[in-house]
Amino acid sequence: MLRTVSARHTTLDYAILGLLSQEPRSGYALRKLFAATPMGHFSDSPGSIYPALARLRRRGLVTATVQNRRTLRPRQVFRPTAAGLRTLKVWLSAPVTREELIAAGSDLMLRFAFAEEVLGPAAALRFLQSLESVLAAYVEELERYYEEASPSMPLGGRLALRLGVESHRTHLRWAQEAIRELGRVGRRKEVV
Amino acid sequence: MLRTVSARHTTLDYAILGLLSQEPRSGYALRKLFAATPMGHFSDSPGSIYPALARLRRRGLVTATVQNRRTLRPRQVFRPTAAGLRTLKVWLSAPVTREELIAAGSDLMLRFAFAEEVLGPAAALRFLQSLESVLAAYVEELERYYEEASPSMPLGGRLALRLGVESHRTHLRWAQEAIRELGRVGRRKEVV
DNA sequence: GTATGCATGTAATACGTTACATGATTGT
DNA sequence: ACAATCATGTAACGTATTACATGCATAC
Repeated sequence: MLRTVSARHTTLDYAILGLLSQEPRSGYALRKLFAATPMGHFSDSPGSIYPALARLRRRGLVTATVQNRRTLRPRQVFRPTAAGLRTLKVWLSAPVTREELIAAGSDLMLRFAFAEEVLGPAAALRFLQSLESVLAAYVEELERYYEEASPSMPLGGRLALRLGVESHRTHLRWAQEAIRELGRVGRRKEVV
Repeated sequence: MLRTVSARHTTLDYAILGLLSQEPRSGYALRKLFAATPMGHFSDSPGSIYPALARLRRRGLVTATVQNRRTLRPRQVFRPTAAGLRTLKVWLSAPVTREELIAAGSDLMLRFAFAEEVLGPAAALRFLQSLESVLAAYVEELERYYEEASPSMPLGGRLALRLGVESHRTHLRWAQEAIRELGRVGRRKEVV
């Protein structure tokens, strides 16, 4: 029986495979990457990355070569195997489904919607104001990062980052428009 | 000692609390809601909802009143307790943080970025085309839902839904622009 | 000599997913 | 009579989060 390895992998697994396909890296290097770049947000905690690397190795998708044998804590550099690259490519080639699209769901909007309902327009307005200030700061941060990093990025990465900027800008515009709209409702209530 | 109940709750917990604050519902009613409306995507599977209701009850945030006592499978209707409403309001009142903002991270863009790098522009183009078609269909679906449902929605919900529509429209525009850009690169490679 | 960064990991816990399972009620 | 829908749950499994833990190298 041809033991089709159909283990399901997490997004973190694929993110790691992709990064290792660029160049071999250590677990620590991956942590730094997740901490420093606006990559879809993966936790940079050791409790997620080292177990992920361990299971990728178990599944034969990456190999580790040890450096600094002498010391007690050797540095391990990981690289994808042929099977690992194949797995990555299968994932990358699969067509987009509706489910995936929706999975990028918004936590914050849930809060906003209920805030207006449960706490009223004033609280919803406060929510939007804190959202707007965080968004404005983050958009600026992303734009700075884009200016600085995009020239040295591959086309795909650059485009993906641009969507990140665009999305947050849309979100920001929406927040400002929503603030105006809530303001109108508030005034109307005052007047009536 | 005043036992501050600082148990952390999941987004699903808060979603359920919010929905129960609108009106008392059964677990099954919640499942139907998650299945039918474009709510940030929560699983409609019993394996997530019933355990969530059970722990909310354990924590004293909801109570259950049983209907149809006679039958073997009674119907339980849940409603938030005073503590539950308080918990919900604390969550709704908290200011937005940078971390939350980023948590709405994009899975698909990771795939796209690596696809271009690992598989090349042709595969990235195929990815974008499948993305575009799914996006276009979903945007239309959302717009239909908006037209139909928004008149009977509270302002907060309506605004949140509008952001959903706007975001996906931005995403769609980006995909179309990215397709054009990848096309230019492809042609340039052919020519040179 | 002390703090910070490099570098690796484990343990406890809880949550979500998938699959399994039961049985009542309603419609055809 | 049969199918679909109502309605509720459990069990196995894997994974993420948090906190804990070790120890070297370098800079101040």
